[in-house]
Amino acid sequence: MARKRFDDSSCSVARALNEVGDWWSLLVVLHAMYGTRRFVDFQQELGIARNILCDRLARLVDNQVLKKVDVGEHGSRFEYRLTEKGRDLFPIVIALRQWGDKWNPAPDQEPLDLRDRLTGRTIRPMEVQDADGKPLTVRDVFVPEGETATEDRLPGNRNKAG
Amino acid sequence: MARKRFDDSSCSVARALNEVGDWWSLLVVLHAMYGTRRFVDFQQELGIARNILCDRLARLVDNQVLKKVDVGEHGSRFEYRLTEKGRDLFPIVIALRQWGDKWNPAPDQEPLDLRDRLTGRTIRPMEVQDADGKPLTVRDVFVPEGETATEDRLPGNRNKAG
DNA sequence: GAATAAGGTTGCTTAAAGAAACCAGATTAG
DNA sequence: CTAATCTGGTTTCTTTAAGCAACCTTATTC
Repeated sequence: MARKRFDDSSCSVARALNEVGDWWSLLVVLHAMYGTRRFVDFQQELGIARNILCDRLARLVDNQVLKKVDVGEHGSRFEYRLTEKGRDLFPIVIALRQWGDKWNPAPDQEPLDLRDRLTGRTIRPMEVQDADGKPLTVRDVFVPEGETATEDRLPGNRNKAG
Repeated sequence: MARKRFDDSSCSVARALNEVGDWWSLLVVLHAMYGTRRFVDFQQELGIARNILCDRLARLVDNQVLKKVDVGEHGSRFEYRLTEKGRDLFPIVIALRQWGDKWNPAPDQEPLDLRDRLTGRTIRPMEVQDADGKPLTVRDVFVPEGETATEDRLPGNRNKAG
């Protein structure tokens, strides 16, 4: 497969994808948000090959998305917990989930109804917002100095792989 | 590689990742948002192998994230444009970008400064919000009926690969 | 009318994903 | 106190996809 790595890329999206942009990493993070913490539980819930899970967990720990915590008195019992960096993937996971629910709804499953614990009210759809909270589309937006946005565009750097 | 597909998965995150969860697809979408529309431009900007680009574009068209438009009078000149479904990935791309800027800032690059065209003001960080726009973390949130949220958890279905 | 550009396709090589077996240290069951 | 089991892996092998480069066809340009 010879997958490319973009550690050096000047594009932050490429750098983000480098850490959580493969098939399994984000699903591992998702399940960590669901509460999963143990190797075997990830393995069973995800149906992932054990060697691949090892690799993904190690990489997520390396990238400080998860931390490996030794529970159990004499070692040999570990938990993988989200770090702040990992928890900060929450908006991405939710945005993905809402996108999936909206555009590929499962016939037998109602969409995610996630609620605020305090008020009990449903969360709102993720959206890009201006400073006042007004929703913005890709067409409403531009990058200062020089480049300007036109229809369906979002100007950014034009470097390779970014 | 024998990558798994999750078309049948009951998890909408897995279904979303099925469409845009590989290395290249989301970068293609990102560049489409940057304004790229032509095969050769994607190829050069991304540095992607041409057969892989073919495959990804075809899949994105199949999944109705992009549409292939025949421009040029006698055929043989095409553009790939975002559909509404594709444009709807905007929050995901921005969330990824902000996460990358926050946690893996490039030393030589200032973070994305995306602005509202009308007001000229910088967009706000993506966040999960309650109905009133109050920001919520993974700990502030629960799923109704039965399951409840505890620290670092986000309850959801416990199905395989979900 | 030859050269170049656009948009691919084909064939080969390399590397990663998947499956299953194996393994060692801790815990529990009998 | 020994055997079975659980946990968290590692190893080996096979399959499949990514990367590369060459090639190909249909416009358009020179």
